Amino acid sequence: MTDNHRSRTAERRRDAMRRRLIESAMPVFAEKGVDAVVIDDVILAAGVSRGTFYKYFPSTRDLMVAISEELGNELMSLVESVVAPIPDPAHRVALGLRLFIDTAQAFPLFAGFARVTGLEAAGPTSLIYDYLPPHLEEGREQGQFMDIPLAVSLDSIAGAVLLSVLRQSVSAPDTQQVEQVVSFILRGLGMTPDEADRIAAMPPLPLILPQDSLLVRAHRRMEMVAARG
Amino acid sequence: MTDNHRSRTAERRRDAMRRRLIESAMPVFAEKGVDAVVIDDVILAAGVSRGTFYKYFPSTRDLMVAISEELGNELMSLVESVVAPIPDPAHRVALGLRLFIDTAQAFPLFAGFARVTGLEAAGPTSLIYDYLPPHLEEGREQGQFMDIPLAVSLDSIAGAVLLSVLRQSVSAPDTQQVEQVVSFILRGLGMTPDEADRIAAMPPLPLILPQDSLLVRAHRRMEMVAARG
Amino acid sequence: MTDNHRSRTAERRRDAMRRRLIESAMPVFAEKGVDAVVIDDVILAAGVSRGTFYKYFPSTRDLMVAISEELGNELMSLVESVVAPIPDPAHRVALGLRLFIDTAQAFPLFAGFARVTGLEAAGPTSLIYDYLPPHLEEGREQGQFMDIPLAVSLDSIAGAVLLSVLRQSVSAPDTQQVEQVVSFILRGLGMTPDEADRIAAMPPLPLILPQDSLLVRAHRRMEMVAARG
Amino acid sequence: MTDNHRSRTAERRRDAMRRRLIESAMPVFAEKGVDAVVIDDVILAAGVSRGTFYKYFPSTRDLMVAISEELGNELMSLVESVVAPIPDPAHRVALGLRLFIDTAQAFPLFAGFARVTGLEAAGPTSLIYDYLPPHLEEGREQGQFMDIPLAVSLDSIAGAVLLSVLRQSVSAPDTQQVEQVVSFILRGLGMTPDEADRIAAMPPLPLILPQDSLLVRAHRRMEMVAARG
DNA sequence: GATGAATGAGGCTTCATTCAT
DNA sequence: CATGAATGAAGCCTCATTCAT
Repeated sequence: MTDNHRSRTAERRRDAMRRRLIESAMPVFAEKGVDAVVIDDVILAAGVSRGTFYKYFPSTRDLMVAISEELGNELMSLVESVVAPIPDPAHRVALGLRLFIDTAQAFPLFAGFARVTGLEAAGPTSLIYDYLPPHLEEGREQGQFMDIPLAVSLDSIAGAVLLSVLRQSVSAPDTQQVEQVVSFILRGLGMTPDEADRIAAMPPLPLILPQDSLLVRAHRRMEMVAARG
Repeated sequence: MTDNHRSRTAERRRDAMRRRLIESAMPVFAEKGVDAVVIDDVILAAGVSRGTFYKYFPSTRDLMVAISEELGNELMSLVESVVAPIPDPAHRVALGLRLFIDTAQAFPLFAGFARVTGLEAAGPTSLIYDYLPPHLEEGREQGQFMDIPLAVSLDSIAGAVLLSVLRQSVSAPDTQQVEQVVSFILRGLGMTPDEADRIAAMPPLPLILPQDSLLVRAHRRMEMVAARG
Repeated sequence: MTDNHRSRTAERRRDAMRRRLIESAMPVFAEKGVDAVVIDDVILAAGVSRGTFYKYFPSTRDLMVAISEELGNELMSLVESVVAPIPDPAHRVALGLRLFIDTAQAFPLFAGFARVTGLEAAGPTSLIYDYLPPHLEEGREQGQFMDIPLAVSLDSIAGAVLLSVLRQSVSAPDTQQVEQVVSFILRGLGMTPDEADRIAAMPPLPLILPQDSLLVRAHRRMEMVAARG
Repeated sequence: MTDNHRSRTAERRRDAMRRRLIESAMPVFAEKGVDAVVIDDVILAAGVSRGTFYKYFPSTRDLMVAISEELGNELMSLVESVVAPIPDPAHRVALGLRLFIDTAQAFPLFAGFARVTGLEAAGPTSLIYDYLPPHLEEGREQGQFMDIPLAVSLDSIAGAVLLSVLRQSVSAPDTQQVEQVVSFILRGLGMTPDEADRIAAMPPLPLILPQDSLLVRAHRRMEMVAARG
């Protein structure tokens, strides 16, 4: 019982340290770019020692990958839980993409991270490749989407979304444009311009990020630093 | 006259050295990735001294930018010269994109370079932003394309093309897919699925790269090294 | 009485832990070399925590010294107890050296440890300096050995034995050679070649290492690890 | 011609830097011990930059090996050239060993280096293994030495000489002892005590180290530093 | 009393940049 | 004018040691 308690305590501490590194490193990556981040940046941001960093991650790149995964999983399940109840596949896809792009708008941290992560395999954009296929398939079965190779749809959608997110990260957010990109995608998938516009313009359900989500915590932490520094 | 001749000779030598650095560095970037290339790699590949390198470029990143520009300009004017005579804007755009993607397929060097350059501002993909607007505008005037914000069209097209090119660089080339991507884009621009498919499937004019183009010379140089090494 | 018992138990536990560290560290030193061994190696091999290690030894080098001493004392008393009854000093010296070298042959662990310990003051070779003098003196008194400075005899003998042991640790053991080395030493001490050869070739008494000797236990432990790993 | 001259100049400079590193590092190794020397010690002693060190040696251990080899070769050829004219093999061997040990006495630097190099394969002692065999063989042919395995002779001689040199490096030099060690060795090789003593006691030819020998230069450099520091 | 997470000094290595030849 | 030896700042990584649990 004592041992059990002790080891559980230890594990909780380990988890806390891991989260701390991840949360505090995310703004660093978003600002400096993946390849410019050095270990000193990370340990300074997290307020830990060099040795501690190496206990948890073998390199800054591994930390970046961990952040990507964590972020991807988090967003994926959040978006999924919001859009899952929507019966219409096209509407579901449209809303999912909008939520994704809107989140990028709301959290420059996310857009920045996506930008520097760029085309890395594990980048947060890649969640599109994991999340979309069943919805596209369902839309095709119901005759809303044309029958095109999955790779083509995914590349086209991911590319359009990625560049759109990047644009949001440099210029002022523009709801119009987001709707238009989604509409472009729906047309590309085979819908008529009218349908596409109508569905892309439907009022979005709000995406509520929990207070202890990585994105929120990293955002808060960044603002704390900004306020102090 | 003597001075004139001397300086002209000097200038020709400078140009030759510059080309030599650019041509021999391109495969290096394509293989190692932008951030992994160090000056030693470049001067080894070009067979010049450290000092000489600095005479021409202040850093490897500047060299990378120079390659991007050279490559972009070269492809841009080649593609333009091929498609310019085509009277129909939609056909012109479709063929231009296909030529672009096909070239990436034919020259893994190009796809590799695009991949490592990634989303860098000066990447070769960016030429799409320079080259497409007038054609899109003309298509819109003739009622082939819908009236959507330029930024939306360009992001969507560039994103789809970029990811498509990257896919080519890792998996086997697939003509089917290229046509489908172009068709997706044409639909996104507002064409009906039938028109889009028909235009995307039209037989492409061949793109003839001159023997002294950067891409061809770099390719040859790379193969020479591979054969020797 | 209770206190007495408690403290005796504690002491027994302390001794057990000390032996455990020593036994499990010996193969580590033999394999990696004195200066390459880090605390992690030791605590991994012994299966104890960092803190525990520091309870017993202030550094790996101290542990190495402890092993040397333990090993030296153990061998010294074993060899002494075997050769003590031999009335003839020359025979006694010859047999003692042969037992020493033979043990090194039989236990690569010993040769390995001697090799990495090298010329460190506390190396196991040094036991020669402690053990030989009275026997050499007795031999001199009986006219078997010449009257040479002790330092000269000891250096020459220790040097020859040391290099001989090291040779055994890298090439196949060779009984012939061991006898020849001992014969060389006896001649160096002043015996005639005939006498030297005769004495060096006398059948050795066997050296029985007790099952709980450091060398045997370390050897077993090492084989257990090798079998598992 | 110009290129030829330039490259020859460059090569001379490279050689000079290599010598500088070797000469200035030797005292450092002799004092601190092989495993204690860090790159900072070396570059401080040589007055060069970190980067320069790495241009010439991949690690301090490699530098140590280079010193060993250089020193071994130098002494080997010097001793050989002095003893080569001696017609009698036993005398030749005896004098060679004495010159070797005497040099160690005269240059604490040498003894110190030998001590820390210890039993490393490439240590300066190893030159005995290269240099002695033909002389031993010749002595055996002429009936001066017994017929014993080469490995046995070499190990015994090298061991005795090595420990003798180390003794010199810690206690006051003692000509008597040197002669006695050589005499011990000659007896071990099969000579009678009388012959052995006579030959070992013969007046030694002097060994003149050239002013630009590694040992002399390193010695001077060390004294310069000592005088300044 | 044992544990192992955290620390940070200390050493290693690379590589952009300069400059004498 | 080209060369490449030399530089040293800037990163990386390990590991002995401490100490809260």
